[in-house]
Amino acid sequence: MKSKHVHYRVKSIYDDLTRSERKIAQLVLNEPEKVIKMTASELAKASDTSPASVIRFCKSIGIPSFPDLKLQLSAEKDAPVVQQYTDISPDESPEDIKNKLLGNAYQAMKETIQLVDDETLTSAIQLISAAPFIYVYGIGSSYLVAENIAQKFNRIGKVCICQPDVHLLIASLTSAPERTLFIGVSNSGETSEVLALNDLAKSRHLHTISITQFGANSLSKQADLSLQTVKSKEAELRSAATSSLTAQFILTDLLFHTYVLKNYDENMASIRTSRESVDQYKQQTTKKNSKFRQKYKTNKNKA
Amino acid sequence: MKSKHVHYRVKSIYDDLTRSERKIAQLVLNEPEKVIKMTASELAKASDTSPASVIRFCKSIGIPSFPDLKLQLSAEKDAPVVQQYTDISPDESPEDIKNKLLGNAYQAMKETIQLVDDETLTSAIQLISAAPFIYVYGIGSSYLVAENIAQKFNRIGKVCICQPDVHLLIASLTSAPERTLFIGVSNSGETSEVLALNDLAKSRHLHTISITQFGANSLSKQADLSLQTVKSKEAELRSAATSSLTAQFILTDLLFHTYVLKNYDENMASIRTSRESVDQYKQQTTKKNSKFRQKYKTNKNKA
DNA sequence: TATTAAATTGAAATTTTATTTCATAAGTGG
DNA sequence: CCACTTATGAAATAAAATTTCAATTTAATA
Repeated sequence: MKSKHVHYRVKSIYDDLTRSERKIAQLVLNEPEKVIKMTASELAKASDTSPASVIRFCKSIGIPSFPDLKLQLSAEKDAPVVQQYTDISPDESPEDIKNKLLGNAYQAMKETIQLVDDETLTSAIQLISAAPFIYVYGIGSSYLVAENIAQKFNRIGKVCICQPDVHLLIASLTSAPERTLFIGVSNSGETSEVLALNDLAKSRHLHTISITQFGANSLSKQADLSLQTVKSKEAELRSAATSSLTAQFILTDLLFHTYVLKNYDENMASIRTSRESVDQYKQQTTKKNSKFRQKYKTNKNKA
Repeated sequence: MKSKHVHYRVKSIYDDLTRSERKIAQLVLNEPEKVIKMTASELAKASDTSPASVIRFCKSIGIPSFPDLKLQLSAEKDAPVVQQYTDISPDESPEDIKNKLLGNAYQAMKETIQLVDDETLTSAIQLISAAPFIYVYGIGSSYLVAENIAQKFNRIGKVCICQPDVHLLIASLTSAPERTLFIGVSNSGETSEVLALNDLAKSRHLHTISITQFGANSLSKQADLSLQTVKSKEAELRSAATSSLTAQFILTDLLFHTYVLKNYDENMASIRTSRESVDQYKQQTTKKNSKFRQKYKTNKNKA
C-alpha cells in the first residue's frame, strides 16, 4: 500500500531515516508550504543540516531531486488526499479521517463527472424537456437521490414526483400520459423494485432513465438511457455507501444545472420565485408558531 | 476578477504577449503537465524560442521565476477549480460547468470539514452514544440530510428516527425517555418547525444538536450543541442550494465515521450483518418479483 | 574496552539550470 | 527610407542543485 503522497511516504519510512534526514523530514511534514519556497541550502540551514543531506533525503523517500520534491509538495498542497478509496481504520487520527473522507468524496465526484459524456447528458436533457412530468424512484440510500432530484426539478417548475410507495407509483405509471419520464435510481442496478417499475414504464411506452453505478447491470441495459456513477471499490463495504451517494448527488447536480442552462432565463425566474414564496411562507409560519413555541420556550442561556 | 490560475491568467493577457511569448504560452496552455517536467531551455527549444524568452514570459504573466511557474502549474494540476463559489452562467461550456460544480462542491466540503473542531465533534459523539435513540428532523432539502443521518445510524444498530410529520414527532418527543437526542437540521437555522421542536425537546430535558450553516442563528444558539457547515455566498441563490447540501452531507459523514470508530469492532460487525440481511432480502424478492416482471417484460434490445 | 568496519555527514568542487546582458534583427511611425 | 522602438537569442553570469570525498560518528566485533 504505497501512497504517492509525500506526507505518507515520509511517515512510513521515517524510522529508517538517518538523524539529519529526520530533521529535514520534520520540516517537510510540518511546514510543507514553507519548504516549497526554499532552496536546498535554505532548507539545509533551516533544519541545521547540509544541502547534501537534503538531496539524500529526497532520494531516500524515492523522489529523484529536490526540485521534484517541491513540485510534489506543491501538487499536493491544494489537492485532496486521493488514495484509491482508502478505507478508514480504527487507529486513524481525526485529521486523517477528515482528509480521507474529503479525498474519497472528491475522487468519487471527479471520476463520476468525467464518466458522463456530453452526448448522453444532452439526450437526458431532451427526455426531461419533453416530459410533461417525471416520476423518480429509489429505495434505501437511492431514495435520497430520487428525492433530491424531485426537489431540484420541482423548484424550477418541472413537475417531478418521488413516490416511495411502489403500489401507488404503479398506479400512477399505469395511467401516465405519453412522454412521461421514469427515472430509476439503483446503485447496484439490480434492485428488483426498480427493475419492475422500469419494465412497467417501458411496457406503457414511457421513457426511462437509469442512474446506477458504472458497469454492466440489468437496469442500465433495460432503460432507454443510462447514467452511471463511478463504481467504488471494497472500501465501500465499510464506509457505508458514502461515496456512491456523493457520486449520485454530483450527477444529479450536473443533470440539473445542464438542464437549467438550456432555458436559462425562465428557469432562473422560477428559482427566484420559488425562493421568494418559501421565504414568505416562512415569515407567516414564524408568527403562527411563536404561540406554540411560547409554550415550550427554554432559557436562552445554554447549559 | 483576477483568477490566480495560470491558465486563466495566460488567457487573459494573451493578446498583449509578444510573438515568441505566445509560442511559449501555447505550450503552457496546452500541455502544462509536460511543461512541469521541462527546464527553461527545454521549453525554449520545444517552443522554438530562447531561454531568455521563457523567463520574460514568466514575468509577463506575473510570475517571478521559471521554477515558480512550474510550482504553480504543479499546484493546479490536481487541484479543483476553486474560485470562491462561482456561479454558473448561461454561456458556459459543458466542461466548465463540470469543473465549477466539482470545484464548488469540493470547496464547500473542505471548508465545512475545517470548520468542525475536534472538541465539538467529540461532544456530539458523546451525546449520540448516550442516547437510547435519536430523532432527526429537517424540512425541504434539510429533510434529505435528516433522512441520510437516520439511514446511516440505523445501519449500525443505532436507532434513529426521521419522522417528517411534525405532529407525530411532537407526540414521540413528548414521551421520549431521558437522554433521547434530537437533531434538528436547518440550513438557515431559522426554520420555525425545527426551532419549535428544539424548544419542545429542551423543555422535556432531552439533548439537542443543531446542524445549520455557519454564523449566528436562533437554532445554533438554542441547541445544546451546534454543528455548522460552511456558509456559501450569493452563488447559492442561483445554484439551488447545491453546495449547502454537499456540505451537510460531508458533515454527516464525518459525524458518522467518527462515531463508528469509537466502537470500531462492534459497529463494523453491525454494518456487515445489515449488508448481508439486505442482500438476502434482495435475493428473495428477486424471485418473487420475477413473476410480476414477466407481465411487463420488455424487449431486452433497446431502441 | 580497544579496534575496525560501516554508515553518516558537511565542506567544497562540480554540474546543471536559471537569469541577465547586450548586440542584432525585426518592426513601426514619420 | 530613415530613425527609433521593440523583440529576440547568443553568450556571459549568477544561482541553485548535485556529487565527491575526507572527516567524523556510530555500531560491531574481538
